[in-house]
Amino acid sequence: MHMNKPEQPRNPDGQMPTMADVARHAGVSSMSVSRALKNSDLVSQTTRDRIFKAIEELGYVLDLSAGSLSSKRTGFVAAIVPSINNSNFSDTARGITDELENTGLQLLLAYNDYSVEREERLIEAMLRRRPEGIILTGGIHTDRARRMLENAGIPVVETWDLPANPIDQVVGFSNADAMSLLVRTLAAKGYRNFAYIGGTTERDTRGNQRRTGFQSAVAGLGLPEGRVVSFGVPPISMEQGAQALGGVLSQWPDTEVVICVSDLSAFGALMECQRRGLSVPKDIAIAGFGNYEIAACCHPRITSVDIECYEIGRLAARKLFATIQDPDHANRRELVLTNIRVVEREST
Amino acid sequence: MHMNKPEQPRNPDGQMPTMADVARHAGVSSMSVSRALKNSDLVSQTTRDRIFKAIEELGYVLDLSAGSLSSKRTGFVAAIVPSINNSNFSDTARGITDELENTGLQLLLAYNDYSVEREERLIEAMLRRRPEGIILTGGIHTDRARRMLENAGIPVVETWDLPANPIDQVVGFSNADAMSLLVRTLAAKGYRNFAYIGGTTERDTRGNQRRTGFQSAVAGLGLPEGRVVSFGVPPISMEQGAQALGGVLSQWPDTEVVICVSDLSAFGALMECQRRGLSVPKDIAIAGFGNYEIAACCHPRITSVDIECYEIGRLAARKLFATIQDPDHANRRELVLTNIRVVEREST
DNA sequence: GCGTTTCATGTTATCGCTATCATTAGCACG
DNA sequence: CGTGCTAATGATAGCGATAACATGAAACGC
Repeated sequence: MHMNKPEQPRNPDGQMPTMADVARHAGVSSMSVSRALKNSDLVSQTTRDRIFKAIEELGYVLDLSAGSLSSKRTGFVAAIVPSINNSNFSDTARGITDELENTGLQLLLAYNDYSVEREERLIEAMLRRRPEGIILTGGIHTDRARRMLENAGIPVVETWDLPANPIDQVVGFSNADAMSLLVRTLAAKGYRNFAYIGGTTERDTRGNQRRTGFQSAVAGLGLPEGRVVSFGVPPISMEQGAQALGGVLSQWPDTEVVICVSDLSAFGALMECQRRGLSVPKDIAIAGFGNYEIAACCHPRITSVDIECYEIGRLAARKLFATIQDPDHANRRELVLTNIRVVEREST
Repeated sequence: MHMNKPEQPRNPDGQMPTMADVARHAGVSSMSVSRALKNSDLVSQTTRDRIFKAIEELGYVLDLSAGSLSSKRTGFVAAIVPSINNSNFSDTARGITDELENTGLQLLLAYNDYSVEREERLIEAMLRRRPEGIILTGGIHTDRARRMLENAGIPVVETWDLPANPIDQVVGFSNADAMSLLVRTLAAKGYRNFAYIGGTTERDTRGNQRRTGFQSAVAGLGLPEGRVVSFGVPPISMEQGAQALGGVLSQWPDTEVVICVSDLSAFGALMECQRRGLSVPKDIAIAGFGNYEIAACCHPRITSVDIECYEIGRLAARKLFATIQDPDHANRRELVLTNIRVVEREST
């Protein structure tokens, strides 16, 4: 059985109470209420107390959207990530949120399913909310999206990549270099026959850059040509990694090490090895990318590349906030390169 | 080297262009611009074309926050989940977003780190944006949060739980019943010595309900008293699951089956078994909760309880949207019970 | 042909807040 | 005791859009 909804606070007109109602109730002007709510020190303690008592009694909640109209500050920051279900990206989103805490800025988060067309639509939808800054994943956007961003007059941070032609600010790393570093590290351990498992489509630009980095590193080291298995659209799941491992083994049985576009597919491949009775890394070695929790926790633990996803979020938000506060900030355009680090574990 | 930022579109005053600028440029009134942008069929094709040409030329982007002031509709829906990095909850968030697509409503998402105090602060921050509805996780809130929600005059959906005293609408399931179902399913297979691994604190209310469900089910079946290992604050990680397994084995070596508060800790426990050379399920059986991707993909695959997280999000958003459109909707208060289902796999 | 619709558009008045400037009171000081 | 200062508060005028109503023109019916 449900209770009846209690009476909501109403002003004499039957509307939700406004700041004017609070002001009247407290016997002050609405400017004083506004100041008190903003913690301005231009309100005396007695007045402030009276105001908060009135707020409490009326159940008043400040309306920011009304305020932002006149103050020209919405208090929003927008961010778009490829997927919210991938813990690498949700780590970045968490970094952004955490860094924004206590700045008075609120995050407007969206995901584009790895599609630049969806990104374009999201950018337009977000710009309509007049964010004070925007954080994007990757450096590839539609022409119209680019134009909208350039016109918006707000700082933009592109992350997770080093765009050839940045819109504004960048906090990221080279996916190709990171993958190349992984290949070189493994080659130094003596592996020679490399295979790569990654997504098919052109949608996942970071995945493609990793593949490119893989191939050029293998070629650069004079190793046998890298074998590449592509499949499915991102996000590449564990299950797809398992299937792709089968493809690798049937096409190139002499493969010594398999590198996967992410730890999730690497884990799927590892499990498939266990099902087939293959010993990792004795029969075949496996490495992933992204240093997900699972890579550090499974058995054997998986060699991966750590890319400080959370830190990317924090740095991007910090840079954005600094620019919002001081648009002419001297180091504004300085590119922030985040760390990449190969984490060697038992799987290789 | 960076390119210079191109000139941003400006109106004669040097400000970003407004609807009035567009109207002037197109030689119409701003009402016609407003109508054209809302796809109202009250604008002729020729006028519409002229307006969109002007919008294009000026690089104008509609300002929703200005519009919502007069229309009294912000186009926002708020949602709070415990964590954005837990794929169960991000599935729910994804379900909400997907369902909201094409409704013209945008999601304002936040996470409270399993803390009702943080939830209270977030609720206040979100209500200041005047969302048209709000979706919460769980049925336990601070008194002040409850009061604010009741006063807000918007539909509220509590999810992932069956609150004893719902604020408004509910889309959820009984965590205790779900866990109880799992215990009974396993007991039917012959297991008798049950242990439970879960979080310590009072923060994760759903985790606590699962533990309660575990204990009462074990007691109800007349089995040996359930052994409960508690540790750490949520989110309970894979690593913590591994450590807790050690605790179970050392305290109660005759344990036949270990049930974990989530698949993540179950996976950690499973890996710990492998490290110790224990065969699962022969030496010890393991079950989880939440049916994460990993449970279906690891080896052996883990028995779990599927709780349709994505569907919870979709249903909650659908219910919210229906109520927003028709606040007097007949079935408004009807409770939506989502499905729970035990997925038996090789680990038990 | 004239009243009556219907459609397309314009005019006006807010929406709830804050920027800005004005005002008042209190106080120190020579 | 008047001058100049500061602290606290108020009055006014928008911010940029939309709701509601008003208007004018074309279309329609008999």
